[in-house]
Amino acid sequence: MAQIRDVSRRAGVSPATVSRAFSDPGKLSKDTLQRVLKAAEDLDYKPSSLAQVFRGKRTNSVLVLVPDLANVLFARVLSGIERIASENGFHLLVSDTKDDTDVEKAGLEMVETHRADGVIQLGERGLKQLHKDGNACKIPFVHAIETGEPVPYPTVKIDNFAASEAMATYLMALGHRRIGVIAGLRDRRVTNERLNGFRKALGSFGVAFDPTLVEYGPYSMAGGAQSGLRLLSRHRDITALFTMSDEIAIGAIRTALDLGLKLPEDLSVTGFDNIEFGKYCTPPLTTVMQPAERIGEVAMTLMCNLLRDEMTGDAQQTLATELVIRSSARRLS
Amino acid sequence: MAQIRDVSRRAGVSPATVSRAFSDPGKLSKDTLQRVLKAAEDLDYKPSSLAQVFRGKRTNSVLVLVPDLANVLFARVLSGIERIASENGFHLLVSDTKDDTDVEKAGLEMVETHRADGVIQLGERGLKQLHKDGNACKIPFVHAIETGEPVPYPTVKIDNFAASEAMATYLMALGHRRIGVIAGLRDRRVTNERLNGFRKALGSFGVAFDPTLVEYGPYSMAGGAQSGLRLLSRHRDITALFTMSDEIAIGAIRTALDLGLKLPEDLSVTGFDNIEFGKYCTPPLTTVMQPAERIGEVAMTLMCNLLRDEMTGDAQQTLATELVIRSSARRLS
DNA sequence: AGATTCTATACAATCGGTTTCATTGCAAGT
DNA sequence: ACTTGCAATGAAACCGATTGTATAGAATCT
Repeated sequence: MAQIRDVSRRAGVSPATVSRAFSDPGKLSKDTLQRVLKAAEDLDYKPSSLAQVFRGKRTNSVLVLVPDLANVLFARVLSGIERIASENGFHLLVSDTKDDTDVEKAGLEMVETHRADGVIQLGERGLKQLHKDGNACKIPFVHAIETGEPVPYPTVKIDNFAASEAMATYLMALGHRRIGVIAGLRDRRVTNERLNGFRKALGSFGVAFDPTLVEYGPYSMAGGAQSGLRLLSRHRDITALFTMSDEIAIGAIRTALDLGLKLPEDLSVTGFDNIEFGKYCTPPLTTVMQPAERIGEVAMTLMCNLLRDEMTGDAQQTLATELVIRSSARRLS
Repeated sequence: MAQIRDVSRRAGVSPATVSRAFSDPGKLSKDTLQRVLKAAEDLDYKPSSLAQVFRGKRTNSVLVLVPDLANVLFARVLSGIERIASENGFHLLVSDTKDDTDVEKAGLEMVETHRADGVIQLGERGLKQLHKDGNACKIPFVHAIETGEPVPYPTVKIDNFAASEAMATYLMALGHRRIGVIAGLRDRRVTNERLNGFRKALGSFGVAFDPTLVEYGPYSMAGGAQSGLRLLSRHRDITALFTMSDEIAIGAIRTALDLGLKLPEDLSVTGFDNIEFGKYCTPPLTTVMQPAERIGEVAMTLMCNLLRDEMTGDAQQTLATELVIRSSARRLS
């Protein structure tokens, strides 16, 4: 690939002039500009972005730490991030962390070693441990889909408590009182927040919370199927299942059907996230809409502001959720 | 962040020695090595990866061109790519092309401008147009999930023709003769290959191909639902639906159910890809397993070889598919 | 005309490492 | 004692662009 020197020689000017021909053409005389552009064209010259970045100390890339790339929800968030990134001329580096602290630390080092300008982390895990170092704070960092612990960096999230409360209230309003809960992983904040929202709704209706009606497990279809089986075989009187993700719900529905239950007649099931498949389920899934793409867009927008030193708007963004009523939950008859 | 000069000063050595302390410690005396390492530790020095890359002209990053990041299949392929990349110390740049040629070209320029060492493209579209330039050939390029046109770069794919033939044969063996086809986009090679496989199977059973039984549409649930509606309302005698993706199948199933059909009693449906949701569908989806993660792994492995100039093994890889028999297709009664 | 300003361009430093080549010092060989 | 060889280290070039400063020539002013 031709370099700036080749072009400058061919045009009979200095490398500086060639550089300016691209970065600040107004500074050059018409004649010189012509010659330089012609020479660059002839040699198919493209400035080495790497050299530019090295000189300027701005990589124009942002690293995204994703706990699981194959996860539908994260994929959608990533898609939102990508849109805003490309609109603003940023490249995206992507790393699948598998919730591994070492990988996350390596990610932060990418900024320290000038491979990326900032880091967007998706999911539960924040910078807790790394934060104590103090210097980690200096890294432009945005956290998306996190769960509301007060932190000193911008975050984008939904109000899990309120959304869960709304969904549980809906279920109660339909007359359900024995509601099984298929929760996510036990140690996750998001799980606790959603559980607390659920309990709040229960309380509002004067119903006591029964811990034996809660089953914890992974946020996956397989997890939902297993937890569902345990819960349904333990409690025959359950009339509704409040689950903490659409995938869990879909797994639980499979189990319920396999157990010979009729849905939604015998059992109401609700999800969380509103992934596309929920709409095509049988029965179509009543769930909480989580604006995944939008979360990604907002996260990347915050990152742009951060990198431009224009941290204007509110840095702790809570996006609105919405109840999506379909037919997997119905009035208790 | 401390630089190499700071460390060298503190350790009382030259920058060259500090550099060697990291890249080739054996070359240094025990004493010096100790001092340098101590100084680096004290200053929390980390070599600027950017400067290293600039000097060495190897970015250790690979760009992945994904037509749609939110697509389940691509997300899984990406996940496989990521695993191999991180195992081999490569960073991943990701770009959502939306099948836009300009974005694809910009991707190739990333290599020419030294931001990436190579490009992995996912999906149908190859380098056709860019190839004529000739110079594009010099870019380390791997194409995954493509469709078998002879090309001068490594590819990873499945045998769409054979897989479709196998699935169609299975359907015929179950006694189905009036089989509706919900195809993907009309202009895609993958669509034609799968259709040809289907026709081959038909021919083997001496059944004539009826073009009116084919409906084209996007590879999505919405597309499947729409095409399904058109097909089922046009032809009441269809006993099975051969669809070209699981998403299409899931959409079509929704439509069939909404039409009041009983599945699989009244209608058999088959998918393609074996996405996880198929297992939890109602009825669980009979489909063709496409090894998405594996495709990604192989693609990235090929890229590694390419970048190491060890293009040993076969560059045109065709991975095995498998019929996944569940219950959405059954014997015609 | 001579002084002053402005314009267009060149020169050279710079970004932060790596690497080649040269140099020094010490041990082994003759 | 004098070379020879090797190990350890430093000096400086280099990667390919950008940019601050200097300068020559043209234009403007007095």
